[in-house]
Amino acid sequence: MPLSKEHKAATRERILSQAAALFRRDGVDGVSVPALMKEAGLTHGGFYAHFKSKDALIAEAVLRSLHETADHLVVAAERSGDGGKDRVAAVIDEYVAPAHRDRPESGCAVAALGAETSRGDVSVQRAMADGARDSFERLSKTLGFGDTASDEVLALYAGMIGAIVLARACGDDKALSDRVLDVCRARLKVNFPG
Amino acid sequence: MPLSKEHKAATRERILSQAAALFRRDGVDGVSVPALMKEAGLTHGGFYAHFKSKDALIAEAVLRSLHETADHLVVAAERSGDGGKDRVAAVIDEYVAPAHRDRPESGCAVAALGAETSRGDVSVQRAMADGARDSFERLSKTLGFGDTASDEVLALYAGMIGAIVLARACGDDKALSDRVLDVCRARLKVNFPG
DNA sequence: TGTACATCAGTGAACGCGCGTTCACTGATGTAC
DNA sequence: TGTACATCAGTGAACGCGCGTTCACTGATGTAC
Repeated sequence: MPLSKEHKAATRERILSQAAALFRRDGVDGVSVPALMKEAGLTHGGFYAHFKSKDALIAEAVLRSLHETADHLVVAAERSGDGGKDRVAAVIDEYVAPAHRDRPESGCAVAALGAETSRGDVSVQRAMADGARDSFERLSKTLGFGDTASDEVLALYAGMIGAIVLARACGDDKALSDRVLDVCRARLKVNFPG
Repeated sequence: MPLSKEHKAATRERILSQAAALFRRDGVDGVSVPALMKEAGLTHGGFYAHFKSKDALIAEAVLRSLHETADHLVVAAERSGDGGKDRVAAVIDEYVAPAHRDRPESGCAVAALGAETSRGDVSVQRAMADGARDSFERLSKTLGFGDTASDEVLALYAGMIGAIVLARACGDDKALSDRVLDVCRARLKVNFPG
């Protein structure tokens, strides 16, 4: 008999969680299968015992990343109290933050990879759309905007994404980048009182 | 004597404008120097008579793209009349549009390449920051928010970028993608009355 | 005006390199007897 | 309990390929005489 199922699952999990972080940090084209496997403590050939292709891994990693970000935002919201107003502000503070801008590896996959993946394999595009839809629904519930993806959350999420993408794009001008985050954070709170 | 200066400048211009479009459409890693030169009707070796490196071309192409987008937005604003209110709405309608989402090759470089270039060469990051700063100033003037980059324009630009990035990321779900644009367009007009 | 010449934009073979993927293999493992 | 065996996760050499860049060259051009 082969090694235990638990062992294989643990290895697969190690590859997947490394991928979710590295893709967001270095881009999908910036992380090779050999580099990724090395980071997971393995050699490249073993990759295909766990994933059908690099694209299949990207799709899974994108879904996982989006779920994790939704988790973080929901936790931040719930920690802030029961009121929709405080919760929206808490989500904005969590997302539109220098810490998020500076650590894409643990941040939102739409902001980090949305442009790239929209040019990529259709399976990856589907993962991105599915993950986004799920995030919208969870946030709508948590923020008191109803049980389905609300207009409020769509607009709020887009606004937050834009703040991070623009702040990263302006990264060479630190003062401007910080200002973008400050201004957007304040404006979003005014525009989305909850 | 060699060919005329005009001839060389025209060739360089051809490469640069092709690059500005192709990079936005296919990503910086999605366009090779050979493919680009072929598109410009040349062979790859001649590239280095015009640009020091691919990164140098990317930096120039990003700057040019940002300038062009600012031009389009300023023109759309001015066409709409003299009032700040109408002008802001015109810019929002021009940017947050299916036509923009579906034609990245002639659209905003921040939305198309902002995430990628923030991981790229420092010269490219500088071009992105410089181009963005310049766009903010021009838009602030055009929209009546003063002679320097205004908080209003920073927040507005971020909001518009987020709408396009999210709509493209959700592209696999056409209905959701369209809805993102519609909702964001409407919300931005309410939040930025001009 | 006609010819010899110097220039250099553009050519295309070649460089070293890393990519995603395949494949014959190895060796640690759990099971069967 | 001890041994023989089947499994398959993981190895690492190899595949064809395209990348960014270099370089010796060619041939159309404008100038000099």
